[in-house]
Amino acid sequence: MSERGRKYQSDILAILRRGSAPQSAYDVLGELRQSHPKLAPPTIYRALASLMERGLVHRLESLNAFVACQCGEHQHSSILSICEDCGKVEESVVPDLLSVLTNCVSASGFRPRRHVIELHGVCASCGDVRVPA
Amino acid sequence: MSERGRKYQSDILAILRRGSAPQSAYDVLGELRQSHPKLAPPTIYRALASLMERGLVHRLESLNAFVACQCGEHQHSSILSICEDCGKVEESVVPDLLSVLTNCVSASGFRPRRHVIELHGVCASCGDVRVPA
DNA sequence: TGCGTTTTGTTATAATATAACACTTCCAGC
DNA sequence: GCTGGAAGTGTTATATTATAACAAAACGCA
Repeated sequence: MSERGRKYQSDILAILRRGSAPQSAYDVLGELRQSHPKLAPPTIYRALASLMERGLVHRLESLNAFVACQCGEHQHSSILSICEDCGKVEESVVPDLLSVLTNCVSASGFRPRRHVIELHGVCASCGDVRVPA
Repeated sequence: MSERGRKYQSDILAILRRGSAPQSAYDVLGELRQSHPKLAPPTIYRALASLMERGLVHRLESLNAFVACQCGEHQHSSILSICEDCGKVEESVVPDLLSVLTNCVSASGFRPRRHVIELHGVCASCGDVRVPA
């Protein structure tokens, strides 16, 4: 595993942890530029790539955004649930999830190596305050 | 459901069906420009949005690309399996998948409305020709 | 026909991501 | 200490993906 981007990894992780909702690479860049005005996009993307390799950050493919991993254990199978109201993301660890999905597609002989599972919906606190239909 | 973009929907669907791998909106635009040189991006995105609403096209969030739906039945729960070798996408329909995932996250009270499930791996035909590790 | 609504066309630009290469840093081996 | 290669960083430029904004045309219907 390479170590590219390590210089700003802790700063970026702190920024992602501070925000309750996912942030885009350019959101992070904007924040970091307050202290390091000359930072350019590749620096951010390199650091995010390393953080993702290490399992400390997840990329939300359906939002083009990033969140800090919320569990102590990294390198796990997880579901990312995105609230369409408040934007917050919850991470659910499901140890055998990948094997369940593998079974679903095993008929075709496909062998998964990485998975993307993102749910869009309404989180508990936003659902509570909603007027019933 | 709006009807925006209907003018080019059948052409776009034909282009997506012709290609075995997912195509970006700009790939589609490039092909359509051969016959309609003045087409602009919003036209493509409008048509793709309508096709997706109708379940005829799926968006691959992790590739920023689009494929034609491969099943007769639309508006279903499916898994999109993307081969990292040949680029082809297989669609697996799993009727109760959404309820399984809902159970996985139900502890938190999250209520899903839409899901994104994409597997990256190696398809059967590419796996066959691989040298074992 | 005239009017509102919807769709389409067009221009411009926003937002996301990476290629390419110069420069620096680090460290192993001499 | 020097030196040379590998790894990391900085910088510029540009590629790729997507949408805002508004003008023009088509459509439906009183």
